Formats: sequence, structure tokens, C-alpha cells
Amino acid sequence: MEKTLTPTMEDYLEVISNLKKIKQVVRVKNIAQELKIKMPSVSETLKFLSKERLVRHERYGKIELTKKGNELAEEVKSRHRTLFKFLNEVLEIDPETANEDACKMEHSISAITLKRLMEFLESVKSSS
Amino acid sequence: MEKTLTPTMEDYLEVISNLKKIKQVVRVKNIAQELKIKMPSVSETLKFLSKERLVRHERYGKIELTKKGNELAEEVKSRHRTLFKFLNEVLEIDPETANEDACKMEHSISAITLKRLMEFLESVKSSS
DNA sequence: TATAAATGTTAGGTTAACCTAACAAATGGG
DNA sequence: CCCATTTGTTAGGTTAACCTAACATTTATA
Repeated sequence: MEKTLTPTMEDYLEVISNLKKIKQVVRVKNIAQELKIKMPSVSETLKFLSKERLVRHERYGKIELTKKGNELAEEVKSRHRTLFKFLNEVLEIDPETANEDACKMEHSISAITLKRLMEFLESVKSSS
Repeated sequence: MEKTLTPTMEDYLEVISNLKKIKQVVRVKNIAQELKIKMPSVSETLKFLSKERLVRHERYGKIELTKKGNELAEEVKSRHRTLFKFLNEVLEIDPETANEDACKMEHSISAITLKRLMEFLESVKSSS
């Protein structure tokens, strides 16, 4: 029943979640800066995410994730963290590149691969 | 100076290269089947790839990669093979899923990460 | 508190990557 | 060698994700 989101939509949820943690109030401008796109693009996409009940947002107001939106954001962020950890700690990629790669790969990795990657990280940790 | 291709364009080059190896002559229909899209979409994209001098294709004729197109195809396939190997041999993902994941991640992995992944695979091999 | 600056939205346009319907060319069996 | 089948192209349409320009609202400061 889970309608799957596009990579772009996943990025929005992730960014909103991250901004919320450091800024208490999230605004269109913050999201635009973070995603390096223009405000009208953000306005437009927020309409879609509101329609899907993933964010709450009234004209000129602050932006918040719904319960559902937050759950999805946490999922994406978990994928991101796992990938980042692998890239940075195992492959010893510098944090900036590891972050960029994680940002892109987090949208295409399958559930099984993610699970195995987490298990792999566990096993590496315990043998160090 | 390398204008970077979209994931879609990379997929075309990869598929054309793979088909060439098993079918001697590559046609619009084969590519469409492989990518699970319709023939008109393929026709259209081949125009673009011809314009970019990555494939050779005349109306109703067979499809071939140019030198340049072949080089790019080989690069993509190398990324694919490395990812597949890691997923399948290290994480022990089943071949089908490993292939699907590799197909998607091959477009976003950075050069550095790819290099480290290859080195990692080498080190794992020698310690088994 | 009026108004300038900052922020947000609307309207309308572009591009990539798909589609269907209709037409055109090539091929192969009777 | 003709014509049916298969293959390919053209025309025109859709959607997602961006954009700029113009306008609207909010906020902050003189």
C-alpha cells in the first residue's frame, strides 16, 4: 500500500527533518537553500507533499512533518546513516564525499541490501 | 570537458553494449524490451545519442556504439560489475537483487568510492 | 505606524523521459 | 513478386522537477 516517493520527495522530507532539529521553525527559504533550488520550486512541491499528508503547511506559514512524513523521513535518514558509515568508516572516504554519495545512493538501495550492510557494519565493529 | 550523461543515457549505452555482445545486430526493439519502455521512446533517445556522437544509427538501420560511446559504456559496466561483486560476494545478496541494486547505484557512485570499493574487494579476496 | 526589505506564491515556461495513435518502411512466406 | 507481419518513425500529449518574472504577504525598522 506504500506509494513510493521519488528521490526528490525523499530529499524534501529528509531536509525538513534535519532543519527541524537545528532551527525549530522550518521555512520555504531554508529548504530552497539546502536543496540549492529556488523558492517557487519548493512552494510547488510542498503543495504536493501537503496533499499527500506528509507535511503540514499553510500559506506563508511554517512547515512541519506529519506523523507519516516523519516516519518516512526517519527511514531515509537511517539509509543515509548506514551508507555514510560504510563509506566513511570501512572504505575510508572523506566525510564530504561519503555524504554526497550517501545522499544519492540512499534512494536506490534495496531493503535487503540495507539490512545486510548494517549487519556487515556490526561484524566489522566487533572484530576491531 | 566531459559532459555528464543522465542515468537514462548511461543505461542506453550499457544496454546497447550488452546486446551487441550477444546479438551481433542491435535494433530499436531489442533496446525497448531490455529497458521495458516503448519503441518511440527509444527512437527519440537514439536521435539524441546520435547527435552527441555516442551511437551510429540511420533510419531503420542497425544501432552501433561509436568509439566514444563504447568507452562510456565500458565505464558504466565496470561500475556495475564492481557493485555487483560487492553486493553478491561480500553482502551475499541474491544475484537478481544484486543486479537491480547495481543498476541503480552505478549512476551515483563517485570515482573515489568506486576505486576504494575495488581495493576493498581485492583485499577481501586475498584474505579468503 | 508607515514603508522598505525579506519571504512566499502565482503564472507561465522549459526540458527529459516517458506515452498512444497513426503512418511508413522493411522483410519473409505463399 | 505481392502483400501481411514486423519493425521503426512521427506527431502530439503528459508529468515531474526545475526555472524567471511579477505580485502578495509578512516582518522589522526608521
